[in-house]
Amino acid sequence: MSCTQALQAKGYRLTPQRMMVVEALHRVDEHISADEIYTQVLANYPYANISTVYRTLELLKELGLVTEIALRDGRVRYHPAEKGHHHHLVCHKCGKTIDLPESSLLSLEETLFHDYQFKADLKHLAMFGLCADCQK
Amino acid sequence: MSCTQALQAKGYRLTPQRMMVVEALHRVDEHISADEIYTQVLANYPYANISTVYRTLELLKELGLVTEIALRDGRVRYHPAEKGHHHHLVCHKCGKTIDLPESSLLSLEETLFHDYQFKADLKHLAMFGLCADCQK
DNA sequence: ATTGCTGCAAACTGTTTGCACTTGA
DNA sequence: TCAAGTGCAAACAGTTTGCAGCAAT
Repeated sequence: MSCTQALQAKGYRLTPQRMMVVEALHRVDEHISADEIYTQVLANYPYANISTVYRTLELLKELGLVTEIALRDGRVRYHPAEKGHHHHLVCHKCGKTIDLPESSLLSLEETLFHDYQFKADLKHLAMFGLCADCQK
Repeated sequence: MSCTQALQAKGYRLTPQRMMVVEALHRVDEHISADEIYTQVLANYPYANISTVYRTLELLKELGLVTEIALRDGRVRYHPAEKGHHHHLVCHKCGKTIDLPESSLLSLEETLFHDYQFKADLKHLAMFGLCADCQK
């Protein structure tokens, strides 16, 4: 189900502005800032307003349709939620594993590249620790 | 060598304000925001100014004495640079390894805990990819 | 016809900067 | 002494919010 369909299904109105935000998010498949989305929306609807962009992103975030990450410079960026689960959190007490969207590590990859010019290939990484239940 | 000594050694002036920033950074050993540092400095020097805090953090950052990380909400936080190198970047072409301060993964740990209530134990993690030289 | 959504403007938060004054070395 | 450092105020960037009017259902 597409983002726009998901909005409609949940009873939210499918406005042109929302569609344009969703479209911008999907057009560039890297992570994108609110401002960059705004610029793209402006391109074909000059009356658009950045607060609408923020409100739409907030909504999509609540619905789990987009993910936000903070890059190393502290700027927040957005991208469509991934379906593929490529990483795992493994509880070293009960053995439970939690699947993690690939996007979770984008921010780390960016840091590593910036600080060390190292192009990390973080596909299918496993990280160990304690799951919520076993922390008690 | 302490932070304050390092400042002096490089020819920077050891002002009370700078000492207070350094002290605040070390008092709380978790990561701390510029504003929290400012609050602490204010406590024993009411004339302190937040721009001085930012300027001091900027200086300490340049000298490699503090590290900054962006948390998932986009706010930047600071902490004293670690000496221990607990993670490794391994180039899967030339085999070179780069040591990584433990602090590099603080931001990721915070994200995992926030999103999945998973307390990751990221000590001595190895990540693979391409080093700067091998990317050409 | 409603009520949710948008545009606008203004507020707010975190950070940076220009400038005159102060102070550590 | 005197350049480096500070305090102040103002600018700045990114984000949020109150409100009146508009439009998707």
